[in-house]
Amino acid sequence: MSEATVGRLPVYLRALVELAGRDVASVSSSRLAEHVGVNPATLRRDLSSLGITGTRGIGYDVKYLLFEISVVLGVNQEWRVAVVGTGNLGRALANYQGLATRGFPIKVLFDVDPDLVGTEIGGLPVRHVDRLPELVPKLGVTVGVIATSVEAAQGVADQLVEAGVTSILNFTAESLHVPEHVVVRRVDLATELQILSFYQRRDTAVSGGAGVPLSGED
Amino acid sequence: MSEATVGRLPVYLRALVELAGRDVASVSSSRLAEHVGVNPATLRRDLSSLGITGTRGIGYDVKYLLFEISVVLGVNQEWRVAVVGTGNLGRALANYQGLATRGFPIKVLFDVDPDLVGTEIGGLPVRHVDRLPELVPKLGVTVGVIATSVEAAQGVADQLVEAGVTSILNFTAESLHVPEHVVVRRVDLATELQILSFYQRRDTAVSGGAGVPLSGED
DNA sequence: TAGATTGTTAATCGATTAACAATC
DNA sequence: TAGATTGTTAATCGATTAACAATC
Repeated sequence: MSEATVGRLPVYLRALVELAGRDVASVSSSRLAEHVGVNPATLRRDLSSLGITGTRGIGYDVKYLLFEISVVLGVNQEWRVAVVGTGNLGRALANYQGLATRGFPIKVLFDVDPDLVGTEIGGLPVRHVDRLPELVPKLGVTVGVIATSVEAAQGVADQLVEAGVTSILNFTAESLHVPEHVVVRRVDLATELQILSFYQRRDTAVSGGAGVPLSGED
Repeated sequence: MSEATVGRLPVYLRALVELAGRDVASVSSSRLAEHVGVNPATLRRDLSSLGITGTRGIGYDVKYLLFEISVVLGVNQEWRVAVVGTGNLGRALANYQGLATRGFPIKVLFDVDPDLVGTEIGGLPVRHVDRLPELVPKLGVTVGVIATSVEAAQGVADQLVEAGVTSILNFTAESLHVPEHVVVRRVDLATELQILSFYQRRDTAVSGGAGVPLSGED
């Protein structure tokens, strides 16, 4: 199954949740595809590659589709999350309800800052990162979210991996090096904006030259 | 130039900033490529497609490369940002210094909640979203960040577009519909985690049987 | 049966990369 | 000149999608 397919599954899932909520019983590939903005053939191929079948002449059963995709994505499973770094972003994540409701309950927060350690965010106490090796296995955490400074990111990743974490969501700009069996995804807000603005630049007439800016970065 | 190329530019940029910081004067495609984890031929093709040239037998001049990529990405330009929705995520964004330092200063915050309107976050007052049509053009905002509820997202997008915003970073799970000239990127944290956990499921022995998942693999 | 829609083949498109002539 | 490395051609790989036979 292609990486692109995997990326589309959550999108399909969301559309299906909505359809199920409206008590729509079945849906054609063209209707669903239009809803999520992909080509109908692509959608059918995606489903077919998951072994999910519809009914010719009819379409796909919404509930069945919803269930199957949920299973593939492991939505019914619980993935316990540790958030490392409780600056603004970490704090936002800790307070974000959307994670727990989608099967990613945050079980523990870590920081190095003595002013933060011991405080509570979203009902969870912030632990010192020194306790990471102890608490991560104990709490059954398998997903780590890194919301630290760029400088600390690789060290934290190493510790998480050492403690048994196998999935890492990296919010720093650092490219993390991890063993084969660990999966990393990076979400860098400034990078997203840079890409966004690149596409804008093509259209917009651009003002003049400003010298070399990036001496120091984030 | 391919979309994939654009996505790699910020990564190149970061590596170059580091090299420049270490006073490295020139770098070969193979060295830089290894540093960022891409194929050297891909890197050379990327640069070549931007009209950036190196010197045969020598490599690329780091400062020149840094400058050129900065120009392409518009890093020297200022992109004024409006954040709509000042819940936890919006609040985190408003406090996040990384955006302003990379050329994306947040100029205004919006919310509908009367309890939030009038409060200050990161030194900026929260405005009522009713004032969006007035304030966005006035402040020269061209980038909108949507950190509202899923339900409000499309309406906010419409308002932003109407007010002149041409780039939208969407933090909700909603697939936004916008006119051709508007660029949207979506960052959905739960989606990222779902994708992450999907890849983990493949390796991990999975508990409780729930139906046949991946009858067809590859 | 007639109409609709799947599942998949085959064509197409686009991106990656090995390989190498050009050239510093 | 000898060694190194670019810039690009051509091969390859993989993903998308039009098209249509299968079939509900």
